[in-house]
Amino acid sequence: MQPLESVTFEDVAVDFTQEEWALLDTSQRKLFRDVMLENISHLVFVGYQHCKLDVIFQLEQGEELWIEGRGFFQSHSPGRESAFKEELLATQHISKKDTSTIIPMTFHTPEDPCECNDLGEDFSPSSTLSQHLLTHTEKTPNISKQYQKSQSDQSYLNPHKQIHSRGKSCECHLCGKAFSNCSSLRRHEMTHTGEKPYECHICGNAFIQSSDLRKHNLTHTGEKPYECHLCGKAFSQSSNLRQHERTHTGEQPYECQLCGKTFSKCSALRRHERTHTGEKPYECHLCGKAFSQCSALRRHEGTHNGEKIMNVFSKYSDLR
DNA sequence: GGAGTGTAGGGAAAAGCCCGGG
DNA sequence: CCCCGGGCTTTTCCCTACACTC
Repeated sequence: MQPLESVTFEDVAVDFTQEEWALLDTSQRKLFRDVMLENISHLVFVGYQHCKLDVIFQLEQGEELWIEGRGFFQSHSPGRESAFKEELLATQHISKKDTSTIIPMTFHTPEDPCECNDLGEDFSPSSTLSQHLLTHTEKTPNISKQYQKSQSDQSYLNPHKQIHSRGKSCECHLCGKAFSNCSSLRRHEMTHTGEKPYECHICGNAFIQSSDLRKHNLTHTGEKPYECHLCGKAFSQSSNLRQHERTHTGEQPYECQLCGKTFSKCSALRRHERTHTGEKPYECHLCGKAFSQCSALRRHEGTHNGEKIMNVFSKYSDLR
């Protein structure tokens, strides 16, 4: 297997000039902060030990990031000059370390700025996402004096983990997630161990829960027990029916944080978000042109097929 | 006008995971 | 404590329609 490409912080960082910063409106500045927090969370995740929690703290507090005479990166650790940037750049090549000891986490995205998937809870700008990150990394970061001062007690070490455990007695020793009973914990632990005791005798697919296997079996039998009372359409899973029902009700619970456009399903929102990010993950292997949607690529590839057919025709006519 | 492309609506299938009740 | 059903969330793939540009 090929080693992963090294990534530098500069690859993902944007350093605005004062003029550029002034041109940004509130939402754009907020997006910038979110993206910076996202990037820093990635650094923490890959094991970067010198995570500047004071920087994170400042980002979370929404403090002014630009100071006259200095760029953004130089500005937010007064007295430490450009220590932040230097230290981040010092990492230069942040190759993916051995992450076997690092607990997998769901990254916080700009669209879902500061949400903990475990509880679905939001971290307000004034809360401590930085603390929350620690609960996932289990690492002891190089905490700045400034930050330590603001966290004079030791509660910063794992406050969010305590929240997870509140009122719950069984805690996963791998990810810290807590459950109200230990059988739930045991089942959850299978997601870490890969243990899947329920196997489909038809296709060999295995599942953690018997109910998942039953659900899967419906794909073999073709049974669709969930029927839309409005149009009669049937579905194998209730959630798929619910998804379908939104086409009748017009419900659009997924909102783009950047433009406010709403969507009936999560995947449509994700797809839409690529129009903001410019992400084009689908690339034509013939001409290299990239597309934001798989179907757009397919359609495009059809134009190459047309070219091929034309080439065949022209060759044929040459032979005559 | 037609080809190509960007974008979005929606269907279908499937899997992962958690919760609560029996 | 375990089993089970139900529910929520997410992902992937697909087809299609409409608007726009060249």
